[in-house]
Amino acid sequence: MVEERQANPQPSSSICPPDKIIFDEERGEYICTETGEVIEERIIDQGPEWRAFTPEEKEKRSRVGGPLNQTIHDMGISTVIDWKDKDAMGRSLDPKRRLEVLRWRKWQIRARIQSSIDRNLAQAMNELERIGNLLNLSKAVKDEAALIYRKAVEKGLVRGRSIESVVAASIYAACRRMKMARTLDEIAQFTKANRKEVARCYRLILRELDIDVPVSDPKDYVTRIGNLLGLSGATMRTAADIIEKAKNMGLTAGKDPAGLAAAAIYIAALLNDERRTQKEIAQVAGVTEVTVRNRYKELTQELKIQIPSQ
DNA sequence: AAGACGAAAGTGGTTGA
DNA sequence: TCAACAACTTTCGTCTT
Repeated sequence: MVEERQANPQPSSSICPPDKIIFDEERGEYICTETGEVIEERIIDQGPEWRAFTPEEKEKRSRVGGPLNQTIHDMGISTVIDWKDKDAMGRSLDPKRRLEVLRWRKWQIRARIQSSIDRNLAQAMNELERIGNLLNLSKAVKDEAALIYRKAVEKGLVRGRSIESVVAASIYAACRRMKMARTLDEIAQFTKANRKEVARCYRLILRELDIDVPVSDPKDYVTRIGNLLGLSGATMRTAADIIEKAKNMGLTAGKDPAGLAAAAIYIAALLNDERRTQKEIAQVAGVTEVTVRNRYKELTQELKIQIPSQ
């Protein structure tokens, strides 16, 4: 949970001790766990309010010069070094001079490739920041996603795919690696690309970059769902226990982790007298009531959990 | 009236020929 | 590439609180 609270540097409060301040990621507020005081609300997304999908569009919408392009020495209007080994007067170059020209050419080509990668990255980072903020992701996750994306660009995986979908896939991979439970749907929701495309990119990234991703664990969803429903730590622990037991009995294979977590939460909430409706839980877990019910039935049956009747 | 339950039909993704 | 398949969703009727 700690990493979820690092989205922004913590503001200070005259009343609350710093260690009691937590970031409520759903509301975008800092709140004090002692007094309930809202310390800072409406955390501002500092990205541009416009979106650009192509370099041309970006050029048009941007109201200031691109900061990144300024750093490229020639600003895109570079001298082209001819391939001929002649000087301006048409004389052949002496061997020493030829080597020098050769070296220039090499650097020029490198610089060109470099700048195209940079342009791509600049745009991608824009997207990443936007989607990351919409998903309330912490800086650590966004950084991880950026790293993955950069590798993908360097491997040429973005060619022929939309930057957006590769960014989305990178974010998903980063979330999985950092154990931040986010479904593919949640991420794809904020992109023009559909879920299928993002999934394809994701698989490609995993394969090409050999990133190892731990199998997604229902327990990761427990904390998230629990927080969204405002459940106590004890309840979440109970839910985690239930999932642990279920895993040992082999009940979790092939099941949607979100659904499993939802059912575990439902049971745990009942056991700990913090009853939530199936509907509520299903909603925040991103599954249907029916799935919650099915998992619920399986779990209570197989684990022989007695639900105290009201 | 709202929530829980379950049956039946439909959907999208995976797997194996 | 196609069909079979398992998991999940949608929909809807019934029962319970």
